[in-house]
Amino acid sequence: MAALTTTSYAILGWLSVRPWTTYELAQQLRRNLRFFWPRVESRIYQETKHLVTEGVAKGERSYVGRRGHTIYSITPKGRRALAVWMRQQNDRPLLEFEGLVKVFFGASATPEQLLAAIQSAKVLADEIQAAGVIVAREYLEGRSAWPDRAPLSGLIFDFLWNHAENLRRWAESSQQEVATWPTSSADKKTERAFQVFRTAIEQDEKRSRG
Amino acid sequence: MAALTTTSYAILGWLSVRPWTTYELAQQLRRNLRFFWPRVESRIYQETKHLVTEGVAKGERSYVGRRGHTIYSITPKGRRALAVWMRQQNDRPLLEFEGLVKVFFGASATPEQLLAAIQSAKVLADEIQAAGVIVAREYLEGRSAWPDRAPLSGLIFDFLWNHAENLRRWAESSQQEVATWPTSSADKKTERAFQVFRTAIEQDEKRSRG
DNA sequence: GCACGATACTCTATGTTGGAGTATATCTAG
DNA sequence: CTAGATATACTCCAACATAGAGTATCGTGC
Repeated sequence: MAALTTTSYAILGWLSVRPWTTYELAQQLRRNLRFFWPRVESRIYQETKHLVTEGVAKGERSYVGRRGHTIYSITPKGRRALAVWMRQQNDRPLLEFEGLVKVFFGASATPEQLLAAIQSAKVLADEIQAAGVIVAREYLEGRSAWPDRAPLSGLIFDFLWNHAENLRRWAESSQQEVATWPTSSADKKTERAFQVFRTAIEQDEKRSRG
Repeated sequence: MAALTTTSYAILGWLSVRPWTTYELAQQLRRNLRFFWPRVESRIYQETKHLVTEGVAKGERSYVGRRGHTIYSITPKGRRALAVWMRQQNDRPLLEFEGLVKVFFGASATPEQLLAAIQSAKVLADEIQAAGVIVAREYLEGRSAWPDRAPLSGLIFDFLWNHAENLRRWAESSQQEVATWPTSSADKKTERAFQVFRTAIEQDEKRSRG
């Protein structure tokens, strides 16, 4: 019997609110968690079944015409499992950033290719913020489906929005720098990097003193 | 024949510099890419073999006493593959953040549990910046193994350092907020969230106007 | 000479992706 | 009214990936 994963609890969390079909569950996970817990649809279909074998959810089969669907709901054991999870150690946030890998091996790339690699950060930033603006307006204009969730949503929003801001800021400033490289000198390029290093160390020292 | 993945190219990138043993490769990947392309050691051992079957690397077996080791080097086909990769589309950065999932379902958690979930961001921020300070000093004091890499390292450093700054800023401000919740009101908590939403929308509007 | 850390791997269960494949139900435009 | 598009509701598979355990040998410091 495999233990439950964060993906299991992400589904269980939704089931703790009300019963859902897997399709709806996949939709909610996609809409709400995609930027910090992305999982493909087929994984959700697998995992709902797993939740049932673990006894933390139960599925009820019904039909609309000849097409069946399963509505899942949480069991008392599921609620207890969710509470136990909340008490457990948290994994550190995990980042995978192919564009940065290309920058790392940028000696084998052209400046144009570096520009494109960096661009992938901006694309994500735009996506996050486009979604964010919609959510923010829904809350502010009282059109949100769960207005009570505003305080929690605010925390998540704060993280994601500023994550996006960092992605964008970095992308723009890095693209600007790389654009100068074809006509720049090694010294100039190195000096820019040293500037970055110095700023960071100053920040760090200020923090350890303060 | 499975296509090469970013992990393949991450290894190939190292091999484009000089030949390495898998142990050294795993070490370099860990030291240099762990914050934006983390892969377990056993994966590297698997993948070096795969690179050989794909013809992009070759392995030379030798012995120190009775213990063997394999030194991998890149082939001409490997260099071409690396160049092709550089031209290809980039995946968007990917984030997995269990702590945020717990915050999302925070209705089922205690404030202390939320505090702990948020803390996981700070732990990573400290890790990134502790590693960053060492690297920055190495470059600034001329003790770096590859001083020529400074311009590229500067770009990567800039992203990671500020990613860490955002993690820390968010963690501290969110923990401060959550700490008030046991004695706060729903209105106050919602107002804080609305403040976050409004700031974001203003930022967004300023950007689209400017 | 021995303990311990570094080097050099292998193995396995399970999680996960991404894409293809297969239906049926419902909505929308003509 | 009907055809085509879109939404709903799944299944299947190869390959990537993790985490942790397991197994050796080599080199260094005491």
